[in-house]
Amino acid sequence: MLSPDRAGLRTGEVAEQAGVNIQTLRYYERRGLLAEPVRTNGGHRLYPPDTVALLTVIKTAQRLGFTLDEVADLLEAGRRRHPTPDLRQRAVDKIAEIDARIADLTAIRGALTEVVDARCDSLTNCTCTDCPIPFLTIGTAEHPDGDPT
Amino acid sequence: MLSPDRAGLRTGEVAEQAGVNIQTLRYYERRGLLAEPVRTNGGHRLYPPDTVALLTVIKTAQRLGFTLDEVADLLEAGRRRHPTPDLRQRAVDKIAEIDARIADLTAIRGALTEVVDARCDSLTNCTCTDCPIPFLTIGTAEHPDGDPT
DNA sequence: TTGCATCCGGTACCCGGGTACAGGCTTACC
DNA sequence: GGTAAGCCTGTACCCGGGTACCGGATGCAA
Repeated sequence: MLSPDRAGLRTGEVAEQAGVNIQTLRYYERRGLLAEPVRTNGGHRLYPPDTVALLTVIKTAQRLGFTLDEVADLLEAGRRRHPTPDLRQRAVDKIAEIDARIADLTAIRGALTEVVDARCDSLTNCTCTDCPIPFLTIGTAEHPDGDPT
Repeated sequence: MLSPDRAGLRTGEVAEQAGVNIQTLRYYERRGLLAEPVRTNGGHRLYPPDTVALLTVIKTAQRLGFTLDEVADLLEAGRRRHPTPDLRQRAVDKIAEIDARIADLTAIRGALTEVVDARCDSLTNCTCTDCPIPFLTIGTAEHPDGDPT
């Protein structure tokens, strides 16, 4: 039946080589990121060797800021060829998202710097002169100009 | 007993004025962010009026990147005076965290830009010349030169 | 006093990305 | 053929920050 030399990789081998948990493999399978692999007669999974590379791709995409759903979509779109909104466009969108987050973090950083510079010593009863805390309204409320949902 | 004019604010009033859900108030109480308020004879909560301001402070601190546990700590440290690691130090630490996060996002942004510039069209079977995707190893693995943990 | 809005406590559920555990079967090596 | 390591399924749990729902009790005004 299954050739004795190298019929595929077993779960543990894939997990170890890719540096992920075994449970994660099955989780990805449920989520549609990994196709269901062939099985031995006894029901054990046998993965094609490029699964390790695929996992690397998934992890990279995650690092790029894509959610698992988005990665699943991208992989799916890659398999079937007819172009859904493609990778390039998604990357462009993701860059915009990232820019927004960076801007957000930068504003927060600025506010924190104010707190440090003013030598604030309490959130509620700060004794520093010109305490900035009451004025830290960064992103608190609905932006009046357009709702960036 | 409770003076008829204004013995305190009711849950719904606080929630509305602070722009949070009623459930959130009780959640914060469980988490130690809000002290247990006095009650009416019937058991309804009556909050001191400055609770609204306190909630604003909490929300601001959250926006500054503090977790609820950290906020609870900071508020607690503010109440009892003897100085635990103080707000200022925590703000400094938080700035470092944020800087790291920004650096991370910036690296990711760079990688995404490469993907866009190269006109990649697939995560796994990209047809573009000099496809950068196989080389996107940003933060993937243990850096060989020194481990910045 | 009645009626409706509000509030009560308790519990369960949501998101995203996994991880852990129990109890049983398969595979591999000697 | 024995035995240990590895794998199977299913289910439950973790994190953080809430949110939803339930049946019952209260508050308050008319």
